[in-house]
Amino acid sequence: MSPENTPTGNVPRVKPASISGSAPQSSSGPLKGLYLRKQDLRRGIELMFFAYRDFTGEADQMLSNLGLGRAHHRVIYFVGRQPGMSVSDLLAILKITKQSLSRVLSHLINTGYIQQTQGARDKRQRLLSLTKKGEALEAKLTDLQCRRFAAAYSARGGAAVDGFVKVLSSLLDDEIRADLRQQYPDHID
Amino acid sequence: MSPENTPTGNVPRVKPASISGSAPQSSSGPLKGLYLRKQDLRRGIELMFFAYRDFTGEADQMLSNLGLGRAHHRVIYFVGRQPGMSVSDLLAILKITKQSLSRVLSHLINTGYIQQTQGARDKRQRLLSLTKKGEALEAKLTDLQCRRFAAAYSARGGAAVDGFVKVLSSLLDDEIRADLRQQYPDHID
DNA sequence: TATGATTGGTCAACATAGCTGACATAATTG
DNA sequence: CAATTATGTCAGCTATGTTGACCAATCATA
Repeated sequence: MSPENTPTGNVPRVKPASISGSAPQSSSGPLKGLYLRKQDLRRGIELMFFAYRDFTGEADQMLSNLGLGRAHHRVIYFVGRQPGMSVSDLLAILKITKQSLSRVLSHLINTGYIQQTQGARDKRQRLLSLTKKGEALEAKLTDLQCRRFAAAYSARGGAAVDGFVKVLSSLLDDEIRADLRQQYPDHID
Repeated sequence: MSPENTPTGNVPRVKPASISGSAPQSSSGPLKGLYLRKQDLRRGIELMFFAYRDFTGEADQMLSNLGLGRAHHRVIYFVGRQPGMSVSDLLAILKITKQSLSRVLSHLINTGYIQQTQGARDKRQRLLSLTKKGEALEAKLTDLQCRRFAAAYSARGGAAVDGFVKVLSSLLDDEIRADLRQQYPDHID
């Protein structure tokens, strides 16, 4: 437990501005760039790791009781968000191979969580949607995760949520950010 | 919490379309709780998924060129953060089984990224640290991720970073939050 | 000092969820 | 008709997690 981290650490490193100092950079502090110290960036890295793990943990547990995994969850989530999407739409979102998706998707179809209908305009397409059973599961899983977000959001307030959304969206690859901006026209950016 | 989208209902469904409440909830808007609409919570869920994937993507690529994976990265990262840590310290952070860790850790030791020394106080312990080679890799990987964070942080500013950290830390399980608060005494909370 | 707990490791087997490559079928498009 | 697209399938490989069983060294203590 011996902190190798001195408060200022090994000098600025990423940005040569704003050396040392541990003055609190609360909202809109005058010292711009203080949050770019190496230790602040590392904290971001670690927060992402731990928060992602905890954020998925409860749902993972519920899924494993049903013999499903996180990959199934993603499919159920995104099909639930956009019923009638095609397989290639889903592939574009998930960015996995069709073989990987196939395994998971077939299982969800065989176990009655997802149904497919032939595309009207393009008969090759198989349009995906949740069954009743699928909708029920999606609701349970999404509620679990929404509850966690609702707790965090209301604990921290609108200004913090705004910063959270802004920073996360700036962490995205450009292409993904464009897609999301389309999904949530409010103003993600 | 209602299972279905209240604001837009599920009629349009494919695109949230923002029928009603699309008033921008910029920093500290007067309408508290507007950021708790179902669609805002879902946006949080999706941002976590996409941002985590993009955030790890570049490092994953670099690692795979070296025949390493994300699990190796985690070990290198945390040993680099806290040199001299024991195996059980690492297990507590990663929350995987010792068998899983063993596979990855032995590989890193055999390939010269990590070294171990016998504990002085407790000779059973094997205290882990990075070799020169390991330090070099850790620096490259952490720099990659820090650069992404630095870009996002400076694009959005200190107030946004503050909100980001606050919300992420509220997403954590309580036990993890306590651990992190200890690591970063500044004020994670 | 003997006993039990802790630290750490090993072997074996299994599951999930990615990947590549090759090939097939049906429908659309030029 | 030919090329492309949307989708699926078979086969096999890899990374990373899991259990369970068992072993050895060391430490703490009754």
